[in-house]
Amino acid sequence: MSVLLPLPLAGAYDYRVPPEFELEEGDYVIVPLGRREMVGVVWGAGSGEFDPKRLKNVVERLEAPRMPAAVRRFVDWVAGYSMAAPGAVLRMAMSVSAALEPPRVLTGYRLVSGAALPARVTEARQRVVDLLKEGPPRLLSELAREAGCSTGVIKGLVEAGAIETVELPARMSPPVPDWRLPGPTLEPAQAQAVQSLRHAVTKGGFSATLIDGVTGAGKTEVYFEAIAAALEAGRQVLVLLPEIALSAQWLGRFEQRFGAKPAQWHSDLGSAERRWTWRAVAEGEVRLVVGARSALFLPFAELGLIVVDEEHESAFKQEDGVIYQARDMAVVRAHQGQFPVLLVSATPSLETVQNVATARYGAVHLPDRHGGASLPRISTIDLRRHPPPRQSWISPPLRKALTETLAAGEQGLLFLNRRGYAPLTLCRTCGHRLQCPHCTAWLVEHRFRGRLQCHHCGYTAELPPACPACNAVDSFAACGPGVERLAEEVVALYPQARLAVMTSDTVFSVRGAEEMVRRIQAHEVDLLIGTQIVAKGHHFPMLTLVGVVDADLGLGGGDLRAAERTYQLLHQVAGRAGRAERPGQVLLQTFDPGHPVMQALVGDDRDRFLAEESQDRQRTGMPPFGRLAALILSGESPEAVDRLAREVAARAPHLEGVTVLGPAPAPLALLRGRHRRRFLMKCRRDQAPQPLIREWLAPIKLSGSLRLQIDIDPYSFF
DNA sequence: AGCACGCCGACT
DNA sequence: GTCGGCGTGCTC
Repeated sequence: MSVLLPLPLAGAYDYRVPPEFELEEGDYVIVPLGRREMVGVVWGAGSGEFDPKRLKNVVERLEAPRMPAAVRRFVDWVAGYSMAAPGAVLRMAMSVSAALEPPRVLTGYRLVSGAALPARVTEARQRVVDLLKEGPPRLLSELAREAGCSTGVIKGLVEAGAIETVELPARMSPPVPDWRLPGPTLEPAQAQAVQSLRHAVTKGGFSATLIDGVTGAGKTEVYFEAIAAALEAGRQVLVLLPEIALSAQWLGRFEQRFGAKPAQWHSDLGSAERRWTWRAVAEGEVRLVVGARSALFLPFAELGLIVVDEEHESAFKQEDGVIYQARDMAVVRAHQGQFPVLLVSATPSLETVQNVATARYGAVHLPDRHGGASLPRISTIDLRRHPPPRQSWISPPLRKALTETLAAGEQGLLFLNRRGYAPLTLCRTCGHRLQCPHCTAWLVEHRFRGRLQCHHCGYTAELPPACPACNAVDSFAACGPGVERLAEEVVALYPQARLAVMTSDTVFSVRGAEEMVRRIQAHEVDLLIGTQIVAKGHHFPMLTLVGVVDADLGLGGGDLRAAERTYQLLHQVAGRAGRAERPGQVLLQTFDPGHPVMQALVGDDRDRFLAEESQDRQRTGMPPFGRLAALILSGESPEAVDRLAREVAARAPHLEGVTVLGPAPAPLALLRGRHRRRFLMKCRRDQAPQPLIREWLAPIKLSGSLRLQIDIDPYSFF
């Protein structure tokens, strides 16, 4: 039989099956490979292409629910579409090989009931005891981590007779979301949407539906009812969120509706939890998972609904390893499994809007429940007419609005999507620019941490005492604003105001983010400065002014989705203002108030913006009206990369309706020490790029450190 | 992805 | 003379 291994090999390998095994497709097996043994999945009957005399025997069949046919089919499809090795995709679907081992016996720790505490109760000991009073018996390492002490403290308590060990059940049963709990009272529009979605779920069969409505229109409540219907029908449910780590609020809402926390799946899950979750999904014990894009590859046997929340978010695009768009793959998974998928957004992607326009997808539109009253007034500030003073970034009109907001005892937010102090530092004497040694990128000064940082590869360095080029001392000049520099300006303008800066440098953890949100909600902060992490749906009732410091920031560069993305981001940021009884105000500082993005925001005319954007894309044959694929060649030697690029260029296909651009230095021509060149292939919608690329690259041999990466439907143009 | 083989510099 | 650096290539 053929066995697919979780390795980037060209395909499945054939193995002989000893007569005592009865294997079926989807079974997990251990097979020899070279001189080691690995877990793989029985993928089909043998291909017969490999010399039968050289076949090795399958070693063992593992006791685990076999990988469902729907998942295997999906793995093959994703591999074919993304042009990745099937084994590389399989690896995502069995990311925890340990989950296949028989469950280990685990030792839990719990309080000895009725036992007196030891004479010496240290602070650490007290924390441990308190934790055990609250919760169930826990693993040693877990308990130590939660209590913030070493395992020694717990062992000490065992010694003292206050804690005993128990054998934990092999797996704890997961809390089950209860769809019987009463749902909320719905507005008529919501109720109507719920009815049609419930019907789609119970009827089964594929459908894709956009749930479209502004923040506050009740999209989540609506899809929660669809989830309830799927759970009621005995199906499993997957909810994909763009950044699970920032969605404590979502988890709270879920628990409120379904009386239990959902199972989670994301990259920074502990290994034990990963293993447990994976296994529980495979065994059907977990009925609902909320997760990041990789959760798509979990071994659901009874999946009956996928919800993609914030479907427009580019975080759904996986950019390394197997490159795929999770939102699009979710639609494929639903199609293959014949069940509904819901795409949810206040600012849907053009791809989705187009699919709705051509009736491939359905749509439900939810009107704003507050009759539009909660929408902030958005206006532009023309920076040509109202320039900020030299070396500052807040224009007089924005400053006036800020002053008024603070005087009224309300909160303001300044949005600037740029971390650090300044995006560029240069030498006033010789013009030398501080640059990353591994990337084509400036080093960004971070004064908080007192270091220079490359935002592309993580390189950091001290700010040199003198210019590395001309040795001039005290000659560095910061160019342009980052949030830290903006904070400096705000402190100078409003020394009394309580200021908070929220960026990925100041908020590292879920807990940190929650604490920051709490402080803002408790009005312990008057003025908030933030990058895009503040854009995510938190509700700040006292926040009535949003100032976008540089609304044009995302519009530069050759990114085909620049306008769309800027619109989505600024719309989301604008939504932070005035969501309670207080009307909000949003001011966009821009050099181009006439830009369609600014016009759409000011006029609250999303549909016209999308229509114009759509016409543009249609005219230029860009997605969703055409298809793109990017080839990125990279290597340590620029000469070798250029040589390869010339060879690739020489073999580029010449076909009606197919354009190949390149080779061009990729916008980050040097990234992490690798030189990069890129090709962009544009096809008509009815022409799949994959077969063309396969044929094109078949004769190309790679040697040395040279890499050739294929990105179907590229999003990032870096 | 591993793990071998293989071909050139610093050691006993 | 060997130990070992990691470049290249194979694994049913």
